[in-house]
Amino acid sequence: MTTKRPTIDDVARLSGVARATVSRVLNGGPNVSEKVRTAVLAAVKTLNYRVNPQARSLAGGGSGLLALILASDLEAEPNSFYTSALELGALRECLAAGYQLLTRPVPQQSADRHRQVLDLIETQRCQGVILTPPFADDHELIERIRALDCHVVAISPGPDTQALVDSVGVDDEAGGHDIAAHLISLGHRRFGFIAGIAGHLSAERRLLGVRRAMTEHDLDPDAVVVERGDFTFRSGGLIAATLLDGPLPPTALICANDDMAAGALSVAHARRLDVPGDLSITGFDDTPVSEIVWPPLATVHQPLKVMGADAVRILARRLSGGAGQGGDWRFHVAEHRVVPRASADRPRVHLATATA
Amino acid sequence: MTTKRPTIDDVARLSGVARATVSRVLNGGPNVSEKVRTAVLAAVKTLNYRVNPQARSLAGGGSGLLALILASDLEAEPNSFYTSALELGALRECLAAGYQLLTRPVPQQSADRHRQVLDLIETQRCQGVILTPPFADDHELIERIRALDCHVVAISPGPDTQALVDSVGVDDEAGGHDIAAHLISLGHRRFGFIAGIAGHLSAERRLLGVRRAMTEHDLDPDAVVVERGDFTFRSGGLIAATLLDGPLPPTALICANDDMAAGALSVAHARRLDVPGDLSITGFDDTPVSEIVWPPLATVHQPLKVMGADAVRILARRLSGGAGQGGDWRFHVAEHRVVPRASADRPRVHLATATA
DNA sequence: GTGAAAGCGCTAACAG
DNA sequence: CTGTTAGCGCTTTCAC
Repeated sequence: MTTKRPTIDDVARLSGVARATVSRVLNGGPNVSEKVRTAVLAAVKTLNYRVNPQARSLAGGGSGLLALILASDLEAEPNSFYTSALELGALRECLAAGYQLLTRPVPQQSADRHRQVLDLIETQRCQGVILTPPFADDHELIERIRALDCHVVAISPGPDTQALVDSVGVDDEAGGHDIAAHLISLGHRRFGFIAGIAGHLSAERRLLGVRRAMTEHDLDPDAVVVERGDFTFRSGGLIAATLLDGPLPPTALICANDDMAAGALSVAHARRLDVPGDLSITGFDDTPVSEIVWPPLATVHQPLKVMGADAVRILARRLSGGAGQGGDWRFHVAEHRVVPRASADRPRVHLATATA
Repeated sequence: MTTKRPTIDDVARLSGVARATVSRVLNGGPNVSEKVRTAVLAAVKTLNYRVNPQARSLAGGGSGLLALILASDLEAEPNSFYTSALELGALRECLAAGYQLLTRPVPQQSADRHRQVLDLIETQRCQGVILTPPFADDHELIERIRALDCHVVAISPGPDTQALVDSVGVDDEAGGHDIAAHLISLGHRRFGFIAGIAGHLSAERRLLGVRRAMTEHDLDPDAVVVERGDFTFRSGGLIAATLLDGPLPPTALICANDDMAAGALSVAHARRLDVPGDLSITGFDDTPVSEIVWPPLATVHQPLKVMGADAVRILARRLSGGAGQGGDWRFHVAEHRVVPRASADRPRVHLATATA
């Protein structure tokens, strides 16, 4: 049943036109009479013809390939829900838009990380790349990718990068603000903040939002103790332990992502603390992790699948729009929202110290 | 800097041989003198030449593309750790073996699921496909893929399929046996088993193993109450509630995967049961979920990343070995092992009923 | 508006 | 062992 697949010439023959005309119809080219167009389309249908992407690419029509670059580490492998959701969204949109996605985990701190990305793009002739944090903020990488005549879209880049490239993300500062405001409204006054790795600029902004919320509520901005983790479950637990052992421990732990919040939660359990009675804990992202743990995590929802799909959509528009390299980069804001769940509630023990 | 990339002709010119000879060197063909080989390789290096995969594919050299088919559902989306780990392993091995992986989520119960897979393979000219459950046991799909002259490897297929196609998986029956034996040794005598969806044959075998362990320990095989979930967190909770509400509730819940075990654990927490004191719970797979929840889940480790990598390795061997379609399919057994964690321990309340 | 012709970069016979 | 010659299926000038 390995019947030879029909080629563009078969379609041309059946519809009685030249090969070039079929090509025009297929690619929405100009100068095609409506009559011919329908005839060709009919032939395509009866033959069940589909273009050979390799041949098209060779002839100069573009490879139809997009790349998704994920930060991979020995410790924090890209098998997280965060990454998966982004990928799934991108995959679905690719299917709809007729592109293929090449997913590539790249060790975040390897010396040749740029080469790995550039090699993929060159060798496979990718037409667009989606950069996830922290690659999203690597300006040199972005420039080098562009030198390859390849479009770039960044997921959750920092403010500087937003002016440099198409990007998608939530308003992280607002997200941080909102979750902190939620905790403040519950009566919390002393906070611990578990930050992510330094290069992840958008996550850094979550802390700025937390501070703003505190200021707005006349709290001393120093009433939040900040320690840096690396986004992993393990680091969340480690940092939580440190913060809890400090003088005047916080009544609420705000974590820069769900995984670290889950780690903090485990430590709380190990210490037989009541969550949220003794300690409230919040995450960020609203990945399935936040529903799997007990009690479920209050967190900030980030529409990751939508963001992944948007990234592809942006790339597809650039590629068809013919707008080419021409500046005018936009930051596409995705909607975030606080998801209140049982891990955050009114502090029990320390109510007396509340200033409210 | 969009310098034209060097072609095979450039290499041929620089090394003073014919284009065909360069091709031979590049593809490890026979009949090449050592002298010429090194000369060509040198030219390749100085020119920083890399073959154009699209051109190679057009000319008949194979696309270098493999596909990974994942079951996607509205309820159970393929963003689980299970799927991610498999993909990550496959991705890494692809990088090493020089293949590209096309990941494709396919709605498991869509009417045209076969078409979706076959279309991808035909259109992209994939040379190999990795089928995950429940596609791994879809014999018709396997045959139709083969008709396209494409190799297949199944992840964790049932016994029948193992004779039909290359495959990778753990000994699920033994896994089920071992985790049950672990619980029995802890003193448990009454079990609940939360199974997965019916089509997932390899997961079904876990129950057979549980029954065997019970028989071996002179327990009535009916002392295990079985209910079917769908591998999701949510279903695990639902089924757990049902089992717990039955007459003579079990002291241990054996779940066919980690997600359902996490769901069961949440229900236990909601009911203020002490785990493992009042109820022991075990999972299967040893995904990160089992470490994220509290208490951590005792489970059966499955080396998913290794399995994903093995799948690619098998495909690569078939493709280079030239062995072609020629039968001789093998089931590659991956090592499983029981991972004892805090969610499973001696039953407290029901010790009196233990026969030990 | 449409057709004819010229490759894209590579592999695969087939000669030598 | 190595070179020559055909294409693979498509897009793209460039004529008409």
